[in-house]
Amino acid sequence: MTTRKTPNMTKIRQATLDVITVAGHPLSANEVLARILLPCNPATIYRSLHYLEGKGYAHSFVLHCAEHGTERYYMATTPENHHHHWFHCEQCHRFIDLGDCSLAPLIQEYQEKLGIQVTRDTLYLTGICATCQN
Amino acid sequence: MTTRKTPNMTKIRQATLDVITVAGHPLSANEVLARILLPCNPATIYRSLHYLEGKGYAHSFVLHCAEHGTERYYMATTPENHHHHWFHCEQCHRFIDLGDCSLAPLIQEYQEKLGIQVTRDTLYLTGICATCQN
DNA sequence: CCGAATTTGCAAATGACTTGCATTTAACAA
DNA sequence: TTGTTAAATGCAAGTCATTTGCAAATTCGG
Ligand SMILES: [Mn+2]
Ligand SMILES: [Mn+2]
Ligand SMILES: [Zn+2]
Ligand SMILES: [Zn+2]
Repeated sequence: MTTRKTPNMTKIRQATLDVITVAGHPLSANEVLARILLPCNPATIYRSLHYLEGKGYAHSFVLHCAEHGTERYYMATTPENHHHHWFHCEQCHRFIDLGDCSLAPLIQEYQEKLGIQVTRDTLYLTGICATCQN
Repeated sequence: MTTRKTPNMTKIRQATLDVITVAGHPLSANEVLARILLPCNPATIYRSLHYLEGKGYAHSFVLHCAEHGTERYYMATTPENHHHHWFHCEQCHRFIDLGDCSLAPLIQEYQEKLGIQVTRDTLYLTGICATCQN
């Protein structure tokens, strides 16, 4: 058997994590690329985000917005590891934090009633934010 | 001014609607293409699904599944026009109907608290269905 | 510093979906 | 029924987020 080296938190990976942590809301790969300080290839950003998600430092969901199309958005995992849901404004494209996921009881109910094992829930709302309504 | 003709429910559009109606659960464009009886070009299926959604005969959501990737899934609008949410099994890729959307109170709460206008909610669960758990 | 394993850059590939354009179909007035 | 014309479709090329193959660069352990 070969000794396997521990994958490293490289500069780029750390910088990627810093970007999504500082942002405080979901960012697409392109947005991370635009904000990262180190010179970096797009492919590396994707790989970096995969790495972070695999390690549990980040999580993501796929959101579709008419103007930006379908993209995966990443956010840093919170210390408590609670997952949040988000509202996305179709006008200014800002995200608003809807707070901790409150679907646990609902999911539990579905699991019991249908015998399913829920691994993941995806919920997001879209519409117009307060500011954009004038 | 020119007189505009009413867009038509063509054979292909009707056949597309039939396919998603009979299925009773969300189908991707490719699945529709595989099930439609008429000879038909993929691009026409996409256009057809857009048409149906625009007319309110169908609605859709974007779902990501590790194996099938990110795709838009369409279902026929129910007579009552209630929208349902779905569970998708990551193993057998079947959908299980979770019933009418029960997020209205939650959404109402968010709208009032945050001043947002929610246009659309996307919620789906993924995991392993009862059958696939053995 | 050395050699092996991991990362990264770069370019090409992928896959869902869209679009331009020529052709076919269908609405409808004559 | 028929001619005129808008709308629908087929086909091929384009778009765009994301992935992947491979060679060069970096890093870890000794
Ligand atoms: Mn957006
Ligand atoms: Mn699937
Ligand atoms: Zn806004
Ligand atoms: Zn299953």
